[in-house]
Amino acid sequence: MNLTKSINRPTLHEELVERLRNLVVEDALKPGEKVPEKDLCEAFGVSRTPLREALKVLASEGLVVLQANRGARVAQVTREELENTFPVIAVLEQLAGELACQNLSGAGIARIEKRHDAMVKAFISRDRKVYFKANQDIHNALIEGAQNEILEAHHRMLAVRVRRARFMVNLSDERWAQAIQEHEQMMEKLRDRDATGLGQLMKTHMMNKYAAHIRALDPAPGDMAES
Amino acid sequence: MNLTKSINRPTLHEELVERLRNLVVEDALKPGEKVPEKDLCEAFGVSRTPLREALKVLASEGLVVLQANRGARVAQVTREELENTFPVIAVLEQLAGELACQNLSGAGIARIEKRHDAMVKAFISRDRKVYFKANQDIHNALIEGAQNEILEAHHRMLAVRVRRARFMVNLSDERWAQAIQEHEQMMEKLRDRDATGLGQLMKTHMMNKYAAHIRALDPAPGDMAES
DNA sequence: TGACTGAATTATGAATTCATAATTACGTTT
DNA sequence: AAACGTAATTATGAATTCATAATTCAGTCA
Repeated sequence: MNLTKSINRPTLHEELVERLRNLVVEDALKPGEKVPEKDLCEAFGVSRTPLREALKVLASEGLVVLQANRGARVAQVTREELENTFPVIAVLEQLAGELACQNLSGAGIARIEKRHDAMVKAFISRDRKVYFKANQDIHNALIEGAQNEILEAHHRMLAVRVRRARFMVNLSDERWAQAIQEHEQMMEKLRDRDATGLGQLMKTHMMNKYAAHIRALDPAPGDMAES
Repeated sequence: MNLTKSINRPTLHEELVERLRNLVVEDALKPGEKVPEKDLCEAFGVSRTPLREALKVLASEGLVVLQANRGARVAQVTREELENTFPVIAVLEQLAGELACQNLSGAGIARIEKRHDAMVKAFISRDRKVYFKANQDIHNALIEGAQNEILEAHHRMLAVRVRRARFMVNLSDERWAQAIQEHEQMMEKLRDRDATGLGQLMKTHMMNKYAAHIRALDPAPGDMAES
């Protein structure tokens, strides 16, 4: 009788980590904004202790910046940070692709195929919202398919930080079409269980996404006003 | 006048994160052992509040496991975890190698060359302690040389967890010689600034290290007693 | 003797309190 | 009115307190 992880009433601070993380990711707390302990305590109906614990965790994830005696601010996603993050995500996805080819079951591949079809449909009808969701599902499924918790954890950490940039908003038609094409190729490799092939594609897919993003938010690097 | 990060009196909990992390990494707190809040508070002369904050952070780094109402235990490094960790470190090192070739200054390369020589000397005199130190320095220098903070942060996180396994203890003479040879090749690539070459080597170097480690601690996977 | 029950003890999670740093508001001076 | 200095207010870091879950230990009964 294995009762591992049976009852789990999540501890307060864990709950708070979750909820605060969501607030940050979903942009309810804007980058640079300071995080008002008191208000959040009232909002969540908890004391400062667990909330502060949660903030420490969020800080270690890089979602929040702590300044001694000045509390917490939502971390800014600087251009430099993005530039640094994408290559790392890219190699993690590469590895994920390789491992997924080796470790995914036939049923697992089929499930991804389904999601892929849904994504293509969303592309055809130009439904951005559904597209984004399906896209994310596919990437997550591939990461999961790698069956490597460490990889998954670190990928998630990085993905969260990037997602906050909400760069998909300005997805050009060209880039969109290209992305779909890349996904088609990825599915091919996955069906063939071509590990290195899928890895390669996933890496370049991510770097292309990055390039498009940079182009989109660009008014030339380096001339952002200090305010 | 740029006064960014001038005065920084580290906050108590940050200090504690540091010190506790060291205790775990240096094996003063053994895996599986429970972390006694009270004793540590007395030892450090602080109250439970900052110590517990620190534990939450360590938990999010995976060095410690929290069980609700049962406090913290030092995380076990399971075989599965190691198996999952090494490939991730490997691809991060690969990326680091590529970036280091592009971003390191001549002086930076020279510095690494020096450390490399020191390491070889330690190998010749079979001085394990000096060797390990030099080896770690080289890897760290290459990671730093990549000049990508995100990469560095995630690499450090993973390296810490692996280092705890202290697998270098049982380094066979064959593997040791092989490792030196691999490092020689790496230096060559670095001198030539052959980015993909160095990346490739660093990846396989890490995977070889892993293989040797597995061989060393192996009495066949899967038959570790539950105790 | 050995397994079970339940009280006593201890440890933990979370709220509260306290001391101090940071910020704001106000008054003074020029 | 603008700039400075000072007092009041607020927010933060950390210690303390409190309630409760977990553990230990003694006593009971089979």
